[in-house]
Amino acid sequence: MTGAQRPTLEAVARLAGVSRATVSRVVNGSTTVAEPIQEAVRRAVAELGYVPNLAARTLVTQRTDSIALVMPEEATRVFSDDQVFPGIIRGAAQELEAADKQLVLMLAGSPAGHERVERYTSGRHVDGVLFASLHGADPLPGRLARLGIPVVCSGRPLDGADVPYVDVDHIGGVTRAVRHLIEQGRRRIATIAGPQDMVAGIERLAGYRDTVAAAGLPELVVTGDFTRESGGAAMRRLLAVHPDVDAVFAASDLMAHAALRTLRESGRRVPDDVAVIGFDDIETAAYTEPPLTTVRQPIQELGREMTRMLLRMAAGERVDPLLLPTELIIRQSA
Amino acid sequence: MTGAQRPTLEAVARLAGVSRATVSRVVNGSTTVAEPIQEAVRRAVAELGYVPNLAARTLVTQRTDSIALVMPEEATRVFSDDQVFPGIIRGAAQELEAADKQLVLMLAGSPAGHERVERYTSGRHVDGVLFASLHGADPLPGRLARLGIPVVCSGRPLDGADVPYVDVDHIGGVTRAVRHLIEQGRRRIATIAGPQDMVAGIERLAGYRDTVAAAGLPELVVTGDFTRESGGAAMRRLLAVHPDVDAVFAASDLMAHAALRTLRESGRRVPDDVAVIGFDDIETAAYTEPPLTTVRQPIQELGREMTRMLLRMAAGERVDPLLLPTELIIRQSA
DNA sequence: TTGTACGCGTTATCAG
DNA sequence: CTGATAACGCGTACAA
Repeated sequence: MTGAQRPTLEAVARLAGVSRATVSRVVNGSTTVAEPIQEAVRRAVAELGYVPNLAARTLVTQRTDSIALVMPEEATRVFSDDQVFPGIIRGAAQELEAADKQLVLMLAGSPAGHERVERYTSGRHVDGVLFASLHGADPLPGRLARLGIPVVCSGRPLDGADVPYVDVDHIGGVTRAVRHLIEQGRRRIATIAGPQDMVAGIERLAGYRDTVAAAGLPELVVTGDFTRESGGAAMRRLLAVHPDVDAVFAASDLMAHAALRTLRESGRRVPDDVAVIGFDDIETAAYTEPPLTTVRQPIQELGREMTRMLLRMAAGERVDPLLLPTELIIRQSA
Repeated sequence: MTGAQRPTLEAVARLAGVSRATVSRVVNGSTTVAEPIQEAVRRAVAELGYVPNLAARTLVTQRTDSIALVMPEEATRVFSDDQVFPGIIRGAAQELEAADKQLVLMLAGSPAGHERVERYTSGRHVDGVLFASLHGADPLPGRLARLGIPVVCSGRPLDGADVPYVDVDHIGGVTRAVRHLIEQGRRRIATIAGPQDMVAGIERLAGYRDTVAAAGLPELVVTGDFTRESGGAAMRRLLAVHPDVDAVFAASDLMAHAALRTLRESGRRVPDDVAVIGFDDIETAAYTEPPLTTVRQPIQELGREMTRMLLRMAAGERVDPLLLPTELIIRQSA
């Protein structure tokens, strides 16, 4: 059973005693076909088990009715428990559901994978491409855009390509967070920064720097990569160098979570001795010990807005970058 | 800039002063083209920014060089922290990497999504389809198989369709787990079963039933859906009805984890008062309090084997269902 | 080694 | 309202 020669439009037409064109019309729901003929065609379709060949259709319509969401990450990182990717995916899925388009997810963690994704998307296998979380100056979004393929990134592309993007207001969120610490009288405010090859990491650090500098406070910076492990290690380094720190802004909740634990292990009380603020507002933030004060970013909304932007582009509209608001959620850690 | 008329093989041929056929040969790496001509063609390709149209290529080659991994779940569940889906994805990705094929992930949580996935896959948009975690008697795998599309499921399809599958040895694993409990002298052995619309749920319960029955022990069954929340609730119901339970086999580590917590809250010591065994061996199983004894399933291996099986099918080979071994990992909870 | 010509399965245009 | 017929962009026998 190697495929049993799939039935084509031609076969259906013969069986129904009509032309290919008519079958095509029925299949695509045109109303200009006489009822009895529609009926005959439908029977033939059912009897033969006809299914339209998408490649052939795409070739003439120039559409695939599917869009790609590319995650330039390894599977393990995509599926970590910060729910950032899942949030974007859900947002995109919702919006595409309404547009009746298929979402195809692609991982591009390895160099080979990255290259394969490029072939796939630039070969017009999808009507548009969404990029979640770019690393470094990835040239792919820019290249696809130059090919005339609609592209939207989450966050401003670091290679300076003129590609539309949606992002959350990192700077605004961090600024509010650090000010909150300052208003509490904290004076030795450190940050556990995120990876500096990602916009989110860069901007959150910039927001911290500007705000402490404006207040005439010193910069205390250690760096992690958004994961729990890196957060714990960073916090230990911080304590070793600056044992007198009285507040920490961590660029992700995962890192903040680890920091909480490290601080406790070092005998410090949160928030009494050291205040901690995270970023993301992941689900577990409300259940940490103590509950985590954090900057909430509307991650699902991000996925939805990226998708809407992409659909508008695919429809030929011009679009502008969009910044989504963030919000300081005050719990007990600061 | 609405697409700027993408260059075709024809355009490249004109610019290079050769025929379309020759360009096609160069693009596809045929060695039978004179070096200087290859060079000229390559220059023309670069200058025009030519990228092959995949739809056209597919139409003639009847291949897409991509395969789908369908997850009939909502995004939230796929991205939960049991790492089952990520494991399958990683396994599949590894194996496809070697075959230089593109992996496309599709979620089919909603009915509409399910239908869209059907259109997409049955329209020959991919060379084959992998199904992870089927619910109930999903007819899709069987239908695709009947269309001659290579399909592999994780776990025997519940609708009885004759579709090749790979699964782990649930029964063997559970049997060893329950026997381990019996050998410790446990006599009131309960189970927190998984959802009964999934093979994994069904078989793990069957394994429990057979083993306790063979030992002449009573069946104590409560049911969850593999999630932590459901596990905690199930454990509470269990304690209410059978306060004298002295061992629990939970059909997932997530549920076992919640059971551990619930037992502690009820004042019972694990394993002294109640022994607990889980299933999966997720990463956190080693870090629970106390560390969780559990049945390890080679989940990444599952993804790899499914993929290898699919590739063999696509190559025209016949394949047989495959069962991967499970292993009892003894830690401290039992 | 290179070119010619046909076909892959659809949709769209245009007569009728 | 229906049916020819021409694209769509590419790979590949076959011929030269």
